[in-house]
Amino acid sequence: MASAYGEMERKWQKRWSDRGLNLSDRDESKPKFMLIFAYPGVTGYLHVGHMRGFSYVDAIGRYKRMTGYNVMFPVGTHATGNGSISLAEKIRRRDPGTIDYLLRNGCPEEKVADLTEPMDVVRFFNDVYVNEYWKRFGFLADWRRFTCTLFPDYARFIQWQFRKLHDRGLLIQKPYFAPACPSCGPVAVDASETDISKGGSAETQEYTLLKFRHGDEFLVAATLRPETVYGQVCFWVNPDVEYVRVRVGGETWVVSPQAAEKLSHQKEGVETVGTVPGRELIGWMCTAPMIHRDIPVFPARFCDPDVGTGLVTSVPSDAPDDWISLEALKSDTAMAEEYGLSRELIDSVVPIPIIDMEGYGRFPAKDIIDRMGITAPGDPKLVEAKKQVYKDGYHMGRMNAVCGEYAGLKVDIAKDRMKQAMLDAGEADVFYDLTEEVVCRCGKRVFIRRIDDQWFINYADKDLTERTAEHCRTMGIMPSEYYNNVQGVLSWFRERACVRLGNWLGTEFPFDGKWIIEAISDSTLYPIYYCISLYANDGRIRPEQMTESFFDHVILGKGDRSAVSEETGIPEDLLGRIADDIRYWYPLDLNLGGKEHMTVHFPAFLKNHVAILPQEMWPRGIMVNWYVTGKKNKATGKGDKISKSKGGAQPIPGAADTYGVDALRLYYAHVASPFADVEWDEDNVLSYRQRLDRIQAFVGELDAFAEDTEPTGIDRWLVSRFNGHIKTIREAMDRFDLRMMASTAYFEMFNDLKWYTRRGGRCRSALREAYRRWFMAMMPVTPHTAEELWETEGFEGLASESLLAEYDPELDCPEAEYGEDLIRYVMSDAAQIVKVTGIAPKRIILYTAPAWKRKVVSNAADLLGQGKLDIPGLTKACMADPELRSRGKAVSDLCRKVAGDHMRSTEENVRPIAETDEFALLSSAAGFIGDDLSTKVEVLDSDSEGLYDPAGKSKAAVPGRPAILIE
RNA sequence: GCGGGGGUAGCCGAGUCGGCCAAAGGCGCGGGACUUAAGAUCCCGUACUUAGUGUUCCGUGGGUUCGAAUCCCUCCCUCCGCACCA
Repeated sequence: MASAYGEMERKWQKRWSDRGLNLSDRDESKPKFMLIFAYPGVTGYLHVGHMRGFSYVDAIGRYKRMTGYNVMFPVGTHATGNGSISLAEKIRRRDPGTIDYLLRNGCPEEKVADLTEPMDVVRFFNDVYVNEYWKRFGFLADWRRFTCTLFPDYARFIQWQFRKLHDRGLLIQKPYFAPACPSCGPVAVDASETDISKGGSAETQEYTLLKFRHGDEFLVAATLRPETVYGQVCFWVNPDVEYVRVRVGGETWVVSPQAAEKLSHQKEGVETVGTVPGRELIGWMCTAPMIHRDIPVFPARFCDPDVGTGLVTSVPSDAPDDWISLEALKSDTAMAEEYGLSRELIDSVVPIPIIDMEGYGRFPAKDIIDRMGITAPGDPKLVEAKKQVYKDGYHMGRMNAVCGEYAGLKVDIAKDRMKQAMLDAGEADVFYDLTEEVVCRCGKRVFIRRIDDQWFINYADKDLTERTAEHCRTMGIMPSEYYNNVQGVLSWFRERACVRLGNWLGTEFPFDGKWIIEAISDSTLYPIYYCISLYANDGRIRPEQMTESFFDHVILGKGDRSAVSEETGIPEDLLGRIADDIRYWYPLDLNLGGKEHMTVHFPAFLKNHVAILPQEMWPRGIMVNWYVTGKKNKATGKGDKISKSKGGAQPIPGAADTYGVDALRLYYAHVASPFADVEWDEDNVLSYRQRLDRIQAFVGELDAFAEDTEPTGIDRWLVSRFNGHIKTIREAMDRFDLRMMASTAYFEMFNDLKWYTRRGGRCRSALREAYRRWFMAMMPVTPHTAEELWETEGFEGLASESLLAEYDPELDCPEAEYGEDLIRYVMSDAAQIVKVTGIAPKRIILYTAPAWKRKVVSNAADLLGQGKLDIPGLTKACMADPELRSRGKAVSDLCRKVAGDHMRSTEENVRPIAETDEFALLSSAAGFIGDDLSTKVEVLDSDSEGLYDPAGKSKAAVPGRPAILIE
């Protein structure tokens, strides 16, 4: 059964490929549409969640194709970085987890042994992505244009891009502090832990180093709260730590050995010149920065030599650790004696309140300690206490009167100013550290290292930002929340380090070969390269021919063609052809990417286009898609990664075999708005599979009893409905609203056909018209199924190659649609009465409204046509009619009701209510309605002579709402 | 903290420039048809109430309005981003 889908799918994929439907070549006679999904990083196997966005792109491309566009849908992969290096490395040393992972995902065992070189890994996965994912899903992508960021020709393009950025003055150099491994160079510290083996959640923190003078040397403390210096009363040293003396810029600093090593990566000429036991420092007096008071050095074991400098300035008023440690020291006479500290000295140290904030007293640290019930140093709750009091102080606090010129300032402002003042005075320095231990893949500890000549792309450039922001207002950006938000993102986007050192795969930086262009910076302008990759891939141009003047010429239209041809050896007509291609295909009409791209890729993508290309080549559209997540974790309430145990992690080809790719594609398109995460749920996928199966089976059943009859009312209804659906679908797809489109094609249209058959419809020609529209409507999302149906029903050619029917106002038949609505309405009402009363009906009588009531509704429609329906107006109009006037109050009552009901309706909607011959309609449907309700139905005209009306129901009859008597 | 998104019936999810909204659609569930039976499929129903009605209702509490899921304010809860990670 599994392979049945696969066989059918491959059959159609071959047909499409044989017809070259996926190929995109310039055709000036057609409008073009170019779209991509942001190419995925080559990080290993993908899971079913990744196919969501990819499938959207194929569906949109297919829709565009069937509405007359020449579509280019190219694909590629992003392999820059060290992912494949570390994967190859793990395979080389036969890491069991990695091997198991490969085999589990269907990597042939004999292949595993070959994947020991990074580029082999990249090539392997490029092949997997293209063949096992994208082709398997039936994408009509132009495979000839495939490119990868590690291809030599791609590198030439990236180098050109950087030359242009340089020309525009957007490349700048300045010092930078980055996590780096001493032997592997810079590493990425993030949750994915691509580069590292430990510490993915670590953050880089900026500390202020405070220098406390003691004689001709300095005790150096690191703090995150430089604004609290006015509250310093003593200084903590861990008596058990052997500190070191280091020479830094002509000064001698005392810090922990770990800190000395970290400093050596961030400062020039850091040299260890001796050691000093912490115990020895205790009892010293040192001069605090900013306040220039002498404060004593006390022992405290909470000083971790691996955090900051291992030395801590003590601000008991605002630091819970400091408060509790000082309390402990004051009450511990044994400790004082051990370190030879006099009672007077200890007692002389008194906390100084420095920050006022709501919800706290003079000493916030004490308050939080009391509140949390902390009684001794070393309590694990101190971590939380510290966080809370820091946070509150930073956002709500104000410096009080003791803080000199900073008194009255808000803490967040005072912090920057005081830090700057101390830096200017040489009393402080800056220092970067990671919040937790980070270990490189190679096993070495990662430190923050200063890089002096780091290159940045200056995305903060004001002119660039403004022009980009302005352009974004003209773009189609979805969802609309992002359309608005992108403005903020663009101005928030700052200089970005664009090159890195170390063992990385990527393009060599054109201005200094020691640098490799990093992963984000080489994936911003690339869509335009798909216009060129075609010619690089088929060998017509070689990488070395892709010079600066080549790109300048074909992309920017610069230079003399014959001169460029001369220089590059590329024939003039080929240069012309490439230039024409670019002019034809660009700009990019749609770039679709996951939500992770909103703050990084998309702004960079936009700004690079604006910076380098002329305005007419700037992108036209962006669409963001959300994720398919694993089942919600009950404990955390969060969606976990799709995991193997839940089924979602099964390899993509496996899922395709099980459900068929069309079921998956339909699932992605319909299960939720693209702008919301969905939980992966196999039952959902299965229900879409069943729906497709049902649709196919249903078409077969219809064929069995279709007849060559003349079209009747119900046929007009079907044609009208499907014509309307085409309109809905076209409008939806013009907004890329796949969900609305799928809702219409797989639910509405299907339900209509079911209703059609229930009502006795069986006209072959009407069905054929409906089919043509229906199968085309299914083509973008479930192309294989659509083709299958298309062929079965004997339509010409391929559905994927055909044009979608136009919406034709001539085919609209509001009367027919209203008539069916009325029948359904009557059935539902009658059924409800039966249910409510609980009587088993022997007979149901429907009374249609008398002619005079129709006249009232007709008058209402007239008034709506004139755009002014209201109760007095309608009453007046009706009273002008002598026949109506003669009915007096009954008419005015009805006018009130009718006007009230339809005041906000339209003439087109109300007109059929007045004009439908309810008696004829319901009489013809009486048998059908009766069958449905398992009883006999009679229709009586309220106007008829000698009307049978024992319950007096007929007077309740109103146009659009026949009275019902159940006996 | 800053910035952004949300809280709708058993569940998922439409709807949000105020009114035909008791609130689409799907799933689930209940009933019926079909069937030897199960499954699938097809109909109908699925807040409470009721001869087709009425009542309550769209996180909480207020407000504006003839009228609010939709507008304003309070509060609670929740998710996402805050960077060199694509």
